[in-house]
Amino acid sequence: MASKAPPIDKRRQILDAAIRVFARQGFHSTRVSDIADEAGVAYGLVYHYFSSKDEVLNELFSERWSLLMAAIEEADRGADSPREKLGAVAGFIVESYRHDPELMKVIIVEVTRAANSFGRTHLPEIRRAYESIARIVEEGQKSGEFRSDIDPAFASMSFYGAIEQLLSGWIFDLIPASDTDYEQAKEFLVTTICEGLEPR
Amino acid sequence: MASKAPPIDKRRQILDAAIRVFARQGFHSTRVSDIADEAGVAYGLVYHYFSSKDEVLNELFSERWSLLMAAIEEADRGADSPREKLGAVAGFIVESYRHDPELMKVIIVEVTRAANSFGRTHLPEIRRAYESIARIVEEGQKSGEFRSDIDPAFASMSFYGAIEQLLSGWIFDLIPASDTDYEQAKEFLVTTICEGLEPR
DNA sequence: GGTTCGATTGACTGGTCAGTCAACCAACCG
DNA sequence: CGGTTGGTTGACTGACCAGTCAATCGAACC
Repeated sequence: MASKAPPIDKRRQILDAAIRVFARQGFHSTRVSDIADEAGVAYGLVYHYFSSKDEVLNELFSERWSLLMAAIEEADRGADSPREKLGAVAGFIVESYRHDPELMKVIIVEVTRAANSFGRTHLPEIRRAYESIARIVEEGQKSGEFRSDIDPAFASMSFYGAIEQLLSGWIFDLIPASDTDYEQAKEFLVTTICEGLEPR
Repeated sequence: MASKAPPIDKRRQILDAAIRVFARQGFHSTRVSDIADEAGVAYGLVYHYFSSKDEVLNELFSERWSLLMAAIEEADRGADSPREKLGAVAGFIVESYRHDPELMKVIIVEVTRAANSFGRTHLPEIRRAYESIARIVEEGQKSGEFRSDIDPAFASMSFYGAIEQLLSGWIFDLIPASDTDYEQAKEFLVTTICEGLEPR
């Protein structure tokens, strides 16, 4: 079917340009022409590959979120203890940010934390991630490795909320972001949720 | 000076209408005429009291955020243990949501979690809240009531992130929201951050 | 009953942009 | 070559809406 792929994938080029522009200016204040310019492509071509400006963001989100979902499931299958599983989830998200901060900024700022406007469409997908994390907690409770007097759904929200807040802190320069900070963050996230602030 | 206050405060009327409309449609998709209609007031009057649509949201945010800051400081002075202090902070925010969910929805969705577009202006104010919470944690560490191997700034982000994520869950119907849920949430928030998920 | 002045009205304008579309081009094919 | 197909171009349009402003209202005061 796709016997003749163009030498450069313009569609990809547009998506990558969109990441940069959305990250820089935010979704609402980027014009479609900004994306086209950044991609070095004619205005109309954006509409050849995508039906609307929204769909560009949709695509970026879906691409990334499916990876996250896969990572959570992988963590659930791969690791032994629930603590390790949570660690793997936190690790994956932190690494995602380290690897492509602009994309993660767009995902979080424009979709995940914009549940009122854009994120609304994706609420079911987002919810699924919370549920997967809750399932990990629940199993931990059944095996006795986690206490049973905290609602798993609640724990899941706390855990995910903490992660996202951290990323937001990095995104907006509220907390330092270096390689060691990333490593520490992964550890802290797990320690905090599992052991709490009070000494044992 | 203000010897003759109009029988009904139109300015307040506009602000209250804005809360409802912003909560319903989101800031970006509400027209100034929507606010005027909801307030039962002429279009132009909005501009008599506010210099722009942005300023309406500004005002709503500032009103509320200053209360939050006061509550945090009050908690810091009032309570004895750092645990109680965190409990008071969580309690205040949860109560704020219970008392006026629409306003809190607007604050969180349109400002706090919209750090890229609108919230950018208010980042310094928002940051101040994180810092106050971090200070509570720090004192707890000094007194030995909290462990010292977790960065206070990090703990603060985790705690606040968890709270906000919870509210988001209520706002978007991801988790149940009843009076008992609110009460439980306050407790869970403190227990989770202080004791962690693992049994003691 | 006239004057003043702030509150109130809503029609209008200017600018912005998402999305359309007709034309252009280049590769391949018969 | 002439023709077909699909990627590519960018000028144009229609809708939308924030913010302006000149006109009106009405209370208080002389």
